[in-house]
Amino acid sequence: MFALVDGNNFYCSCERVFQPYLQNRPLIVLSNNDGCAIARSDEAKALGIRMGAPYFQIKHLEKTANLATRSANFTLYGDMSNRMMGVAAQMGPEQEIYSIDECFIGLHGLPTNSLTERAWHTHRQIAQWTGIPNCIGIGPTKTLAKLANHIAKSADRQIKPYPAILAKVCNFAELNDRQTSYLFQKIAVSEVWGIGRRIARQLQAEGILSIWDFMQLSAATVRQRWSVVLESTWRELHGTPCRQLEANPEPRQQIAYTRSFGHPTTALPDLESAITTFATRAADKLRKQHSQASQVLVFAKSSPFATNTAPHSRTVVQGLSEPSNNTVALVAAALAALRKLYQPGIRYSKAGVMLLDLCNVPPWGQAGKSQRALDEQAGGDALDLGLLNSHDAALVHGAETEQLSLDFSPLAAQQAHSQQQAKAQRLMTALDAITHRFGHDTVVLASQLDGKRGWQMRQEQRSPHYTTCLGDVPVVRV
DNA sequence: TCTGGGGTCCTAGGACCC
DNA sequence: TCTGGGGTCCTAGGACCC
Repeated sequence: MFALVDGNNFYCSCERVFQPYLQNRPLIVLSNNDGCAIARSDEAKALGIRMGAPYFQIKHLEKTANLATRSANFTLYGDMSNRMMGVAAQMGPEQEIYSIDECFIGLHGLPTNSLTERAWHTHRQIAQWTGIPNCIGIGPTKTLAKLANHIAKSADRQIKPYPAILAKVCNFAELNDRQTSYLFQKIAVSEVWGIGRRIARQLQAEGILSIWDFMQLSAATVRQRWSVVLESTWRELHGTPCRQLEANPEPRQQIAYTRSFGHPTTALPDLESAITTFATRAADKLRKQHSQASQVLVFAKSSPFATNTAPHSRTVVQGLSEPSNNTVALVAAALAALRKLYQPGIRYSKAGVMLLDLCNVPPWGQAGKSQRALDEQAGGDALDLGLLNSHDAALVHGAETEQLSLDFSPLAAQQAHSQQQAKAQRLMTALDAITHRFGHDTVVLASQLDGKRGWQMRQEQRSPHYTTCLGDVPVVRV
């Protein structure tokens, strides 16, 4: 059995914890750059504000409908998320943090008849200890737990066919056949986790509208007409677990940092500043998961919404001579890529850095995982045997050393190289310590200061960092 | 004027190999 | 005359999630 714990309208709820006057009032949280609505309170949903609605199209509601608006404050949301996840973790033996506002809990080993009560306890404790309203769904598969959560949330909002009794906590396993078939027939297939807009539209075209309709298909049909992915969704709806709990997620396979600019720019120094910032942040994420990258991808593009010019976008992938997680090396590669793709006269409105081809560094910090490093190590052993040049080394290693002989460097150069690496490692350790203590951009590479800062994002209505910055901690007057 | 950001997985097709 | 069969790796594109 699985539970899905989900914070309601999470970003809005985080804002309301510290600004209670925002309760019972339409509230939206905007994306980076104050571009569009990425979270909506129930009242804002009732006003018809869509997910992703551009801010400039709904701004008038601030005057006509008492709409409150906040810029995204991800520092606050991340910290509130940690607190909520900490409480939710106590519900069962295993937890998978699925996104900033929801987690799966593995419930195996717990008495089945205790699960609903555990859920209610967790639900109340999250509300009391963090102030975040939340709903919990329980089911025999992750897909059914998600569906149960959807039912709990919809019932909580008093949406039509959902029985009020299932509000806040819904345990699918406690429903009888009549109840489940009623719900399957009433709920649109598009509400199922894993069925997005495209597939929903294709199903609709076949007259498959409800979950019930979808479940009447055969597994073979689903696989044949759609995919193995959709087939496992179908099986999960029928109660067969296909998706495991992933309590210890693998390190990411790619790391991205991309941003739209506050104002478009045509100047290379502005872009250099932005790309330096983005690569610095990406390198930071990379070291946090103890990985190294072998390739750096940089893109820059004009606005896709400009009406008078054709959209422009270019991408360049820059390889590194060896895998690295060193900010200086990654920024250098990113800037080299930027200079390759830059064209004067383009009004750039968005750019990004992605780190690709990642490999893990052993936790003890030896940068010795790459094949090249291993080769060099082998070369070092050869040197110890008294072989003094690359020709001799090639003889020892045979046919496989064609490349090695090109790269091979004498012992002194190798030592210099590893000394340099150790130095760079210490520099990064110091940089990370400073960032951890004083925040991003305390120490930066000089190229980050190039140009004007017009690319920096707009955040005009950001709330304070209530929980992570001493100066922003709320003051209570008695 | 003004439209987010960061991921994953699967599949098809081409290159290449034996 | 005739044009196998099986495998890997890589990439681009499409779908999904929050």
